[in-house]
Amino acid sequence: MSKVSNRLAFSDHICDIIRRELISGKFAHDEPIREQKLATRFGTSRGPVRDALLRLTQEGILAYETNKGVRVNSPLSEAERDVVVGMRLQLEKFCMRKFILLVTPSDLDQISILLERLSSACKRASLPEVAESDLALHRYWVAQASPHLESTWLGLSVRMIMKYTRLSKYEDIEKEHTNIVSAILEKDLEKTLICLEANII
Amino acid sequence: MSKVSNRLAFSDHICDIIRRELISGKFAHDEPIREQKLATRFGTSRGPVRDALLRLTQEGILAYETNKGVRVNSPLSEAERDVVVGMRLQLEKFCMRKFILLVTPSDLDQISILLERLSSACKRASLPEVAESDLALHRYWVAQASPHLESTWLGLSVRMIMKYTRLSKYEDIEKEHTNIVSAILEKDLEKTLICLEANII
DNA sequence: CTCTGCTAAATTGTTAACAATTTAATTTGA
DNA sequence: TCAAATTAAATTGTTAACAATTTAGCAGAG
Repeated sequence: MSKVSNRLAFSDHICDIIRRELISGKFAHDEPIREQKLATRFGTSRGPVRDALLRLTQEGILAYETNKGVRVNSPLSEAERDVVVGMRLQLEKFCMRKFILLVTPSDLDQISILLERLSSACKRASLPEVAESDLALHRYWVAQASPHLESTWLGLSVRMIMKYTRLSKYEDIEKEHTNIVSAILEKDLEKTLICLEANII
Repeated sequence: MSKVSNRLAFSDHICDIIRRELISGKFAHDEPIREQKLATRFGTSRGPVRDALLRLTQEGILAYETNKGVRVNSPLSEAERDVVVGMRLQLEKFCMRKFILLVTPSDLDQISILLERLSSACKRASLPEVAESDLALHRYWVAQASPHLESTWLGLSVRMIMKYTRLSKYEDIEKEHTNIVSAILEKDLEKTLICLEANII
């Protein structure tokens, strides 16, 4: 019954886990990542691990050097981060406009569930879960509105979140997202966009 | 002596070639890409090919489906393309501001050479070479100003260029880039940004 | 003590073989 | 003849072994 694991599932799985750990600050900047170590940890060979690391490299989280492997990328400068925030906002506002137009009752259920998960993580003050459910919520409307640009959005968001996560206040995060979702439920586009802008900074 | 070939060089090489062919429209949308075929063509095993295809997937050019392999992604909608253009412009203007501040005589030589290559390709009306040298020129100042965001920029640029390349007029392309480079040589930031905006559309 | 050069270990790069899955072709039955 | 079921081919997913390169440790000379 349960889906048999296959390479891309492995690769996806590893990719997601490593990304989550990077976001939550488990690895130091410039720390090298060893393929064999991860392969052993996940009980696979190096192949799927390489796939995952390569993808994270493309997202900009990791940096590759030939024959030296991959290491955690150094953080963005303030100015670079500002640009990334601007780009993400531009993309996500576009998606939100489209999402609100096409939103279904099922979508509303889904985002309510995702918001609940985020709230719960905030109350438990669990950084990895907050970061993950934050991204998952935003990702929902992006994926619905423009699957073609989902990977673009993910790359920007991850790089954004990597620098400041440690400083965020959980109560603020919860409040901001509650506001966004409320505005969506009211189908108030302008209000939603304003709430988005307050959240993506 | 000459650099011994290694996996990432293979992977890079394959990645660049496939990207170029995709940009110049050698493959149809939704056409599947077969690993073994490429491996045979490049005289390698499937490993490096998989690496390359995976990276192009992350860039959004290709789309992966588990156990079915990779195919050329369907094109962006008009609205999606507009958003991508906006994001790229935001990023590239940021890079240009920084680049002009720090530009060295060596940089000026380099971009002159790259511009010459682009002009030559335009005169020969060679679409693959125009697309490649166009990207190479822009890439130069992006890489100089913000290596961290180079891969982000590349993803946006490739997706942008994939849809309209066939329609571009070579004379316009040549002129626009000559204008940009001239403005850089004059170190006139405002003028440069205006020329950039006229080119990235 | 420091520096250089050598040796050994660790790590990445590549390949070929095998397993699992999907796609196609063919057979079989009504 | 057509459709479903079966078989065969093609394709991707995974692994382990080997090659090439880098890194670390160490010995000896100055």
